[in-house]
Amino acid sequence: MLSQSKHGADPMKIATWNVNSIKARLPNVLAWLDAAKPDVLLMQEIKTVADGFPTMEFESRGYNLAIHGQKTYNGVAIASIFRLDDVRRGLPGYEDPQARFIEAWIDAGDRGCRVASIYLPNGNPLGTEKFVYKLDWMERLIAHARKLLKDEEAVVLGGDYNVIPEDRDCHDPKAWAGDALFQPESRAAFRKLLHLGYTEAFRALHDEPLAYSFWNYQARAFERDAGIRIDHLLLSPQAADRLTACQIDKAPRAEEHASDHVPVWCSLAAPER
DNA sequence: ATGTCGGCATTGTGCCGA
Repeated sequence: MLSQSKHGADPMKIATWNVNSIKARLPNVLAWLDAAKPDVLLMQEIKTVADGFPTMEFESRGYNLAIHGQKTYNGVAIASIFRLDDVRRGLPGYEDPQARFIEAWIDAGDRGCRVASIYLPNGNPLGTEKFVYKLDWMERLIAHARKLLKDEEAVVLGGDYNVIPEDRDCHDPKAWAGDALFQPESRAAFRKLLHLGYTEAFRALHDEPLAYSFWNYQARAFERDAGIRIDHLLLSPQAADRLTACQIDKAPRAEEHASDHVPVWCSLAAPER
């Protein structure tokens, strides 16, 4: 009898991707799912209510779905090979008219974990209610993330944070100086989230600059590699201890009809026992 | 300042959001 501890279970692969409309992006998303085979895909900006989500295409590939949809704008979803349990839509205690947060337990035995798909407000332009909403939303997320740590579970908070954490995550800091994604307040709130005890998966394993997850559709940004890194996977200590890999998959951005964001994924090994 | 997308209300095009 082969023991689990000797050969081990495959690591759990968890990805996040702002797809910028699941209906418009369906062929791209399905092609990436078939090639990359993530166990879990956290999606943002699905831009549809649940009724409009192409459920069959995911289910035929073995994925279970949890959707927090909205017409026209926003909308988040979780696709998982494993059963989804304890699904929560919206940040607890926050009457948010915009669908930007969904959370679930991934029922994968000893590799189980809690995941959230997060679409943090953009916040532009500065000096408007939109930036106030962004910072307020971040405080609400911080409060919830703090509570999640109390359960001492493996937690993966993945999504489009709309925050450029550091200068090295930006092709041209000067060009983004007046943008909500690059403001000191936005970056301080992101650090506050980390300081609770979360580990940003990509920077835990990679030091290199020029690692971007978003390139504007305009001005040939991708061809010039004029990008920013705003899609992140934040891990609780129990998840961070299991982190074995994290990559930004740049290839989908070069495809026809691409999203302006690319998938970012991490692998979590089974916990030691 | 602008570029380019996607969705929508709407049938040709302009607006919003990013």
